[in-house]
Amino acid sequence: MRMSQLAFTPVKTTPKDADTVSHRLLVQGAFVDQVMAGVYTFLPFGLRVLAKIENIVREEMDKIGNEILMPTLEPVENWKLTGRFEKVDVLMKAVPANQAAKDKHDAEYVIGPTHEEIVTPLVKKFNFSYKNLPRAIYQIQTKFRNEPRAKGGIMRTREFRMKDMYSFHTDEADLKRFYEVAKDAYVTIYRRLGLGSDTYITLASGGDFTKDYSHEFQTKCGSGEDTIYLNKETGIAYNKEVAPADAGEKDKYEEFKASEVGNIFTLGTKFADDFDYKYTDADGTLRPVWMGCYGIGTSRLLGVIVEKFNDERGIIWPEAVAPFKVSLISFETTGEKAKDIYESLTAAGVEVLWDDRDLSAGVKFADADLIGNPYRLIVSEKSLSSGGVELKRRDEEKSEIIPLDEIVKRL
RNA sequence: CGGGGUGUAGUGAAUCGGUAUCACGCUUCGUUCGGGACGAAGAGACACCGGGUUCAAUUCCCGGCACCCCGACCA
Repeated sequence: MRMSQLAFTPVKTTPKDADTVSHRLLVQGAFVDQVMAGVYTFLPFGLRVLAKIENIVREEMDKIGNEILMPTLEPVENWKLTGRFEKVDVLMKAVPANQAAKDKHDAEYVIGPTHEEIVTPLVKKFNFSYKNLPRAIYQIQTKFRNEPRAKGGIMRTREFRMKDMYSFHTDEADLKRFYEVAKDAYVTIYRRLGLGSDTYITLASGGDFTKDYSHEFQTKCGSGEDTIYLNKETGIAYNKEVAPADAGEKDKYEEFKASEVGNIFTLGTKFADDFDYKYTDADGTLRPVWMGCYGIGTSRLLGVIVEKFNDERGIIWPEAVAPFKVSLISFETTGEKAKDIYESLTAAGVEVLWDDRDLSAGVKFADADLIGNPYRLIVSEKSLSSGGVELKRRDEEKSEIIPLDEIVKRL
């Protein structure tokens, strides 16, 4: 991609209201734009990163389930059936202008915050027997929850991207088995995103559907909303909401702030019961299906990754999710040479952001650092007279000159 | 939803009872060209909305709305 052709490029001024590093860098770097409290537009750079995050999630989920896409608009009746229409206070309810609501609490649609109310009737319609079970279904989609207080830039929003998977099982034992499979898949995802060493599987409240704990994936992060207690002896992490209150034991725990990047629950037979969804067992009897659900906030992950990987000059993207692999910088006299490099790298499948703008070197360096692609390639009179192009990693200070014919090989 | 704060050009700020200043950004011309270059000339603001006080309100007062922060909340 050529920067001279881009609609959105980094800005120099820092946003007034950015209190987290990720918010500031994502706005300055032209990754996102705030529309209103808790609602953002993803600009080209941000969209590329989001797509990469979601593709990693997708690749791992495809190993254990099937991707579908459910609607954003959900029927009110289903939510009334599960009792969540009145109960979930962050629910967004849509009242079309051409269909006046009967009273102010009524609505024509629920704007989906989660999809048990869709996926359960879906699976019931396909009438799985014990032979079809277990099954897992997931989607990656925009979700809506009217958080009373959006904050932290992209970290807590009212409209956000999320992967939600739902699993269906013949009995509790099989649900527990699959739950561990999903947990392993999550571990792989966070490792691939570069968050592996700082992400903890954390015991948390199971919510309304189970007495069991749920498991959160919490990434250690100073601007995180959750407080985690890590038992230094057992290695087990607890969310503050379920943490042992024993003050005498306090020195056994390391306390830190973290941001929730995933949450997996067992749902029991709650939704199967509500929708009267039973499968036929081998002996012909009808039994309720056991369900689990598994969420990952993909847009929040974008913010968490920036919180973790940055320096005073900008973002340092892990290569797996960087908007581009290489920032290519050229100057007035080296444009033609850079064009050749850009084309050969692109032909070799390397993603290149070529800064071919008519701007001073300082601006280009600053923008490249801010955007945070893993490699920076400079083509200048100086580099050419030294024998080639200057290659530098974003996370290292030293650079090296490499010959033109080695560029593709090195990247 | 409680408490607090802030609304002035695209962005960030200054001003102040007499219709608004600066920086960045943007446009044009020229000079520059390896760490946010320089000169010159321009364009761009109903001072969030509504009401009140006043000869006069961007400024003071009241109400609303929006955004931000602290707390509560987070299936």
